[in-house]
Amino acid sequence: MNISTAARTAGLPVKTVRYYADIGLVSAPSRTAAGYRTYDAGAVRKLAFIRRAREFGFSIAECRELLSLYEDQHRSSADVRRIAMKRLAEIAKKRRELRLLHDDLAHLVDACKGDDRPDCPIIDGLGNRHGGL
Amino acid sequence: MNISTAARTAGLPVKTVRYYADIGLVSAPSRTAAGYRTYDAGAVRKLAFIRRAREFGFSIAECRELLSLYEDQHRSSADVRRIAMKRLAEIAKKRRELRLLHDDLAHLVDACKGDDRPDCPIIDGLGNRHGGL
DNA sequence: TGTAAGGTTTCCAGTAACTGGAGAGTCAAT
DNA sequence: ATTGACTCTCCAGTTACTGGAAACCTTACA
Repeated sequence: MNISTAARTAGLPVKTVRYYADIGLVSAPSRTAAGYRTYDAGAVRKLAFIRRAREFGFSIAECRELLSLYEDQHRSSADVRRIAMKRLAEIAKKRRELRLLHDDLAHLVDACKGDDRPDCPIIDGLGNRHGGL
Repeated sequence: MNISTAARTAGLPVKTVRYYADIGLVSAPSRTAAGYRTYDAGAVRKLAFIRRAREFGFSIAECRELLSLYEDQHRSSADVRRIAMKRLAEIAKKRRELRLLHDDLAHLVDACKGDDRPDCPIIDGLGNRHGGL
């Protein structure tokens, strides 16, 4: 499997697939005689794992940590659970924030009629709401 | 008002406040005789506006755009609305994704009992679920 | 008045996680 | 044979900061 097929299958840009091997997040793939990288299902599976973990909010460093657990059968699943739990709390927090932002922006857009008034409430809202200032 | 007070009031790190002036996102603040930056309520308000816009998912470039609208009374509020609407759709999308990730990770954490089994379902879940592969 | 703590300055370097582009080689099909 | 798509390496740039060093300023306290 060539890099573009592997990348597409894993749901990642080609550049990113190369990058992950460059930084040693995944092991360097084997090459054809011409020097093309080749990927098997296992490699793609690992890339997809990383993509998903990244989408879950895991940093590359944490992906590395998870992959080491993934590869070292001696590590306990409690380790993984602890890491995931921490992430979970962060995701929940981000969700709450995002909901607030969404509701607020929606409200402001709603109030801003889209006409040519120069005193758009979106701008005032961004500046004033939520007690920053 | 010194930079740390301004930064605290606006809800930004000091470094970031300096940075925003460095890149010309806000105008350079006036200085004391000793060279200390001084901020007034207007400057802080603008910084808070930027912080909030950033939290709303606006990039620095978009903040610049919004600030220009903010400062140029001749621009129509429809412009601002158009920009904000686009952002709103993106936030909604992000929220949906985040909810999926949250539910999924929660489910996996729940299934992973935290004992020492080496076959933690979190890892299989990250690798397998959601049809990436 | 001395001094110690803490705030501020500039500058330069580094971070995360890619992303873009040049220039050259390779493969598949017409 | 040549076109077009794909791949290679390498290096540079991106975004939005963040960290650290070395020096200067301010304030409080003894």
